Amino acid sequence: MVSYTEENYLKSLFLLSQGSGEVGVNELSQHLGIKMPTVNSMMKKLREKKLVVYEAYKPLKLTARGKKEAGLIVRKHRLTEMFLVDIMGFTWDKVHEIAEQIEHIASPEFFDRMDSMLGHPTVDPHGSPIPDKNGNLVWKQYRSLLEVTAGETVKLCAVINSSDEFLRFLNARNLQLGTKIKVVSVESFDQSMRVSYTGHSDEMLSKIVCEKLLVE
Amino acid sequence: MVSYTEENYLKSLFLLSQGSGEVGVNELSQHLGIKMPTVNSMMKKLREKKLVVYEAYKPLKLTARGKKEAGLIVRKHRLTEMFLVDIMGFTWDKVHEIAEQIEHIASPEFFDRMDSMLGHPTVDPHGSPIPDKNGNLVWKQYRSLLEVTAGETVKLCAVINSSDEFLRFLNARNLQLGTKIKVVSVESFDQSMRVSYTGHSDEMLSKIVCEKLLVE
DNA sequence: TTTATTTGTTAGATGAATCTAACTTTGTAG
DNA sequence: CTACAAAGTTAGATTCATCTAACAAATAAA
Ligand SMILES: [Mn+2]
Ligand SMILES: [Mn+2]
Ligand SMILES: [Mn+2]
Ligand SMILES: [Mn+2]
Repeated sequence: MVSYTEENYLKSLFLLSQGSGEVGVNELSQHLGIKMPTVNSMMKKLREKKLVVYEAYKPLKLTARGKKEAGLIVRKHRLTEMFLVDIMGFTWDKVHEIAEQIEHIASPEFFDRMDSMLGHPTVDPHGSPIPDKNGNLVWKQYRSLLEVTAGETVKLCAVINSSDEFLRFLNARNLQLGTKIKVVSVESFDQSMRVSYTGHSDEMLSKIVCEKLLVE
Repeated sequence: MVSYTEENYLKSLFLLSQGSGEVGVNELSQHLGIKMPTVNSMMKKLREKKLVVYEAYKPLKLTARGKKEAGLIVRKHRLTEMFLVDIMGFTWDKVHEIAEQIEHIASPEFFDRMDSMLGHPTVDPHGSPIPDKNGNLVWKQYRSLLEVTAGETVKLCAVINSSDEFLRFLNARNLQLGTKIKVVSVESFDQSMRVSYTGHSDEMLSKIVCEKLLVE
């Protein structure tokens, strides 16, 4: 059995492992908002449970079992977010906190039902992929908007940061998944971009913003 | 703040208080499947939090605040059950366990949404009333089927016991909420009843079963 | 009205998840 | 190649929720 708490550790480790290869105790500690010694003990416990490969001073790694468990939690999280938006009418900036709790519900049927009501979605409301029923996850290789050159038109497919603040920033500018964005010009000085898209007047987007927008 | 665990104690106390007036530590302990000394300490803690009135050897009572908290948890439980059946297509014998977990989700909007999607229902899939937004609950005064005399026709409005077993017993006989039941005859020896209703051949129902069926 | 049974309480232990303080290892900047 | 900073570990304490064993009070039976 994996406890509620352990599930959160596994999930964080899983998500941190996606991006930057190596994950350390400190990084995990920051991400969870839990002090390092606590994380340390938990890693020992998860090692006993054969969910994590842990050796003192070495980077942390999930075992195959750990990866599957974690992937399935992420699956529940993202299915939930999709359900909250598509079925229950929430906006994409209000779903994360609720999903953070519902991802721990023990009931395969519950999530299977969500999955089929949603027509087996492959991405969540922020464009992040939903792991399959074995917990496997694959990111499509999107480009960051930063890499797009002036004159190109691309489609917004995902956002990297799903904080309420960032999502509300996008809401305010009527930028949503699927929006076709034309890069009008790029300011070489600070890499900010002037973009145009239907349903809104032209916008200036800072580098910080652009690098968080994934497009194709 | 009321913890997950505390919520379950409050809810049990609330539900036990509905029926038989007096609730003791032993009864609560049985209902929760938790040993008496543990319940004892918890009562002391809930007393400190002003949710329970507790004096050694005296019966347990919720304070007004405790009653409201508990009522709101029951509300979340029953709204969830209704949501699972009406929106997600579960059958009434599969929803309790899931609701037992979801009732602890902290998100008023989540349950408000359920409530409005369901059109502000007043009863759950087992016919139990859903407390209002202040946690107030009122049972309609139904009769038990046991009190119905031969010849009368009544409508099944609620079931007292919502165990999977009992619900599957009713499923097997095609008995559901709303079914119009005609009492054909009553066996005075053991108070079993012969009943008839559309969609099924006549059935013999034991006293044990009849007393759990609420009708009007 | 004694005695036995049920109910309730106290005391003390355990395991999970957390923390702070102190120490150690690793890696980097002079 | 030291020395300092960052990252990681150990030790020990705390809080919550649980248990068992032993004792006490209230109730029901004899
Ligand atoms: Mn999320
Ligand atoms: Mn979570
Ligand atoms: Mn229920
Ligand atoms: Mn519960």
